[in-house]
Amino acid sequence: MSSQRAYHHGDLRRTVLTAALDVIRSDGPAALSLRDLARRAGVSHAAPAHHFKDRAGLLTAIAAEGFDLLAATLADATDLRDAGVHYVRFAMEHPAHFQVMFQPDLHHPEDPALLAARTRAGDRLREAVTEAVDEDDPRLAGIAAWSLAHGFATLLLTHNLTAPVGDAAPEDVFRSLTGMLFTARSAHPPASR
Amino acid sequence: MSSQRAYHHGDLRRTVLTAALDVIRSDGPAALSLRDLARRAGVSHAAPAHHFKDRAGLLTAIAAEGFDLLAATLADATDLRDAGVHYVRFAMEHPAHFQVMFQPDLHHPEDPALLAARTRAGDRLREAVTEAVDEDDPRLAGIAAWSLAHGFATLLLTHNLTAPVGDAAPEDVFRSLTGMLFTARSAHPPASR
DNA sequence: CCCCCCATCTGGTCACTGTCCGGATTCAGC
DNA sequence: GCTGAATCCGGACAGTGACCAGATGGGGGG
Repeated sequence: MSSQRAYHHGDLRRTVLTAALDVIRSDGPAALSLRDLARRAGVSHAAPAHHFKDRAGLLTAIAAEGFDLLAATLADATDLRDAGVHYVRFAMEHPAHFQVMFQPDLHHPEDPALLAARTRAGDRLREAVTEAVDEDDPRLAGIAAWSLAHGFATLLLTHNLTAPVGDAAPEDVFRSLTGMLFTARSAHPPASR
Repeated sequence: MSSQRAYHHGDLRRTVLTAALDVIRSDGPAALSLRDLARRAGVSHAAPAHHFKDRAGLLTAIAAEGFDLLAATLADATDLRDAGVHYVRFAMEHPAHFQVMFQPDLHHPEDPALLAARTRAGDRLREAVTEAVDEDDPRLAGIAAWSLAHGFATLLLTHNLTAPVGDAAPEDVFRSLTGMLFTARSAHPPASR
């Protein structure tokens, strides 16, 4: 009963997706192989292609799912700073999604599901920014907030901040980061002394 | 006389490197093929392997070269803000290097040349930070500056800022970004009402 | 209740890739 | 001018993505 679930697998699409996320999390997107995923799921080597068409199709589906998860997370944020914390936490909890989301050369760039999901996430981000900033042109503030959160998350995932961050919780580090930037010393450095 | 340069190519290593950078710039690291590079250089399909050992070895060499270029660029910066501008400009002028540098799953992680180059670049960054910041613990400021520049550069290269930035020069946008963050208005409750 | 349609999955094939190997060629130092 | 070593060639093998015709079986229309 266990090994082969008869002819129809039942939920092959999700099985392949989660297996792919496992591989990406541990070895990166380059190590992903459709045939290997098929082997893990116990199906024929061509079965996954029926659900995702391509290797790029699979990665596109992962990216779209990632943008939807991100949109949901950002919707829960109370504050712009909180949105940033949610952004960083999302990257830590879904590193595979995050990696794939921001490597466009792995996607089908015109995929409508991906475009829609990306737009949804972008809208949540813009909402958080316009709520917090009272300027006429919130675009710069949005770019700044997004860049800070995205850069921190990316450097974290690529193991470029292990030394400076140490064993502190990255979310707390990021919180103090926004603290020192946004509410930073008023006009000019008060200097230490 | 032109097509085959006799038996020895002369400078196959650099030829393969620049060809690889071309491919990565236009189609991403995933589209890179050692055999294709050999074809472009007009040599046997196994010739590149003699210089780089692996596919990962080629990408490791690119990453190391990138970190050295980055270190040289940062050394020319006068200011912390200027260092950030140099960082963003580097990403724009060497997108292939930049992409590969921050995808560790493509490298030989223990390669000494890569580790040394990365350390050199990190040192230049730390220098710029300690010069500009007079706090006891410049680590947070360094993380903040690096995150902002890196996030902006990454989002730029992944075409996530084309709409908001428009046709303005990205370096100028980034400059005003740092301006609005570091010298930002004093302590200010983000609450909207 | 039965039958047919169609989504799903199978098994095979082809071109391509990375990697390894032995051997050929040529450069550099003595 | 000779020899050792760096460089390059050509072949081989396993693994991969993509495509195809056909087998299977579940579910909706008759």
